[in-house]
Amino acid sequence: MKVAQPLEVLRAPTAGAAQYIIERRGDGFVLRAADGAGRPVGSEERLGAAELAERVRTLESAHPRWVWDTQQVYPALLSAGVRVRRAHDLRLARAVLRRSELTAASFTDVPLDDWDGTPDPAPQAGGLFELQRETAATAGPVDELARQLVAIIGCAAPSRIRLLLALESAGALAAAEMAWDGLPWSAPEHDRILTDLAGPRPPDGVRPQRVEVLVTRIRDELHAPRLNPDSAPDLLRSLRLAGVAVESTRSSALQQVDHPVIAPLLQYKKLARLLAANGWHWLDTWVADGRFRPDYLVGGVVTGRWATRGGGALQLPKQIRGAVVADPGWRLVVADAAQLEPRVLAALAGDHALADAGRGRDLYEGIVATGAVPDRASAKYGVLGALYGATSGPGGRLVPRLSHRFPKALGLVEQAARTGERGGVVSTLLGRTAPPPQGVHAAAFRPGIEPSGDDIPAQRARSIARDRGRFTRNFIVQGSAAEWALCWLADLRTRLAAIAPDTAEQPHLVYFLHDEVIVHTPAHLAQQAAQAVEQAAVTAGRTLFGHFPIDFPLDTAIVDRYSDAG
DNA sequence: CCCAAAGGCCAC
DNA sequence: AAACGTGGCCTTTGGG
Repeated sequence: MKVAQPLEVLRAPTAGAAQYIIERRGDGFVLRAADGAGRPVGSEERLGAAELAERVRTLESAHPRWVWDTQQVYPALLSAGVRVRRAHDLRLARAVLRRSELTAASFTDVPLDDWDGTPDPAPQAGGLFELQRETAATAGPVDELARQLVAIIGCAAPSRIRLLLALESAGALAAAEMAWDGLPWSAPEHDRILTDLAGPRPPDGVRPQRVEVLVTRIRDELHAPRLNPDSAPDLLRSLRLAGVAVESTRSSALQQVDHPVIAPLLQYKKLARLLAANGWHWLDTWVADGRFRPDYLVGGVVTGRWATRGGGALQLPKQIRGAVVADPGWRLVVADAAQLEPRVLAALAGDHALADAGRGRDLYEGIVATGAVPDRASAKYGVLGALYGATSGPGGRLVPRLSHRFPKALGLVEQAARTGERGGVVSTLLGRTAPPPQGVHAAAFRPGIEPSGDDIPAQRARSIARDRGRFTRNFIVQGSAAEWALCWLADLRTRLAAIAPDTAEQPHLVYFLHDEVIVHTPAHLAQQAAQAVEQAAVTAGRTLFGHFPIDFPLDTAIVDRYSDAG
């Protein structure tokens, strides 16, 4: 792998110690300087939160690497107004290193301990890890760092793993900062959207007026005066009694049917879902002081994507994105990477034909232009079918035509699928490795699984193998795309910090969603922030794929509210 | 009472 | 419209 220009997160410090290790101990912190090999230099300092913040502020001028569990330490710094450039997150690094096929051997003899624990800063007692923790003595951060550095240096591709860990750690910094800053959220706008759709907010336990009207219409049409439309069994029974032949109460099934109840029922489902998931109660719970503060879990998804806990931050319905409003005098830069996953696949596979199709803006139109498929919709569903492992339906049927035109790209995902079907593991570009088959599923891949006794029946084993193949097929693409996105995020974060350094009002990240970012910026810096977003995307492409000619175009908009983008 | 599964739908 | 990948989270339901 070629690294065209070093990212800030990979640079050496300008002076002083290479890195500092910080550990939370009791109600204070312990800080130690260390050399490049992680060996402590000098003695440890015990510091309170305020002292720590001042020490870090001073030492940060040399751009050292901060070695810590970001969740445990960084919030105390953020609340004191201190931010840092680079980190090595020991907990996130442990998770990657233990799994990666490049480094796993260094950890097979290391029992599960606190460094493997749940990412939750306040884990509930009684869980699986809790039991295992009691038996495993956890090494301190100095020993853990040394072990991690040995594992990295000794592996077959240190630069890939080093980059992955630097990106993961930069993500941890960004996540903590975004949680601290919060996503600008207008409660009055949110309330207006809900009121326009459902009627004014009712007392608890009462349906909003528009919803009540819909429920009454549904009950009348079905002659079911006591029907609870939220109960799938109840609803299915009533539909059938009224002569509506459906297999389930899913909206997609209902849409196939012609009956006067369908229209109000579909409206009800849409509205009830919005109110349950992102209604007034959500607003009360998750929005305070004009900010929504989701709890991001960096690397919370097996593929390396982020997850969130509480608030459903990664599934904000488009209907309520109008409530995301920039502060007065500020703007939002909203950007998403167009067709990120197929572009990443093209570069991963070295498929020049697919890369060429993506030159310019729309990759799907580029595929149409090759003559492989007749229209954009076919290109899109064919490509998604190939990434997800569709075998039938309109998407699946298009795959062979794409295979013919883009043999390298399609061949790579096919190969990943076959590895998975055999029970093997696959890895992303930077070396994040998929977990092996677990539990009963592992048995499906052992030799001699023909049905006998309590073995898994052959048909079931084949089904498990196909599921696994679709997982590994998608893993290499989704996971490598997540690496591109992390690289984009990490580089953007440092670019934004450089736009108006040492001023009170700086452009800053407020949202990250797989292939999309939102920057909240003073209005007069919006153009510069948008430029940083574009430049970071170029850097991400070059960092991950060197000189391979692949474009990662963005759809970028400078807006007052999220819903005005795209 | 708590808890997990099922059905469903939101996002990418 | 697509049944085909990764998740979170809501309500209902039924078990202990």
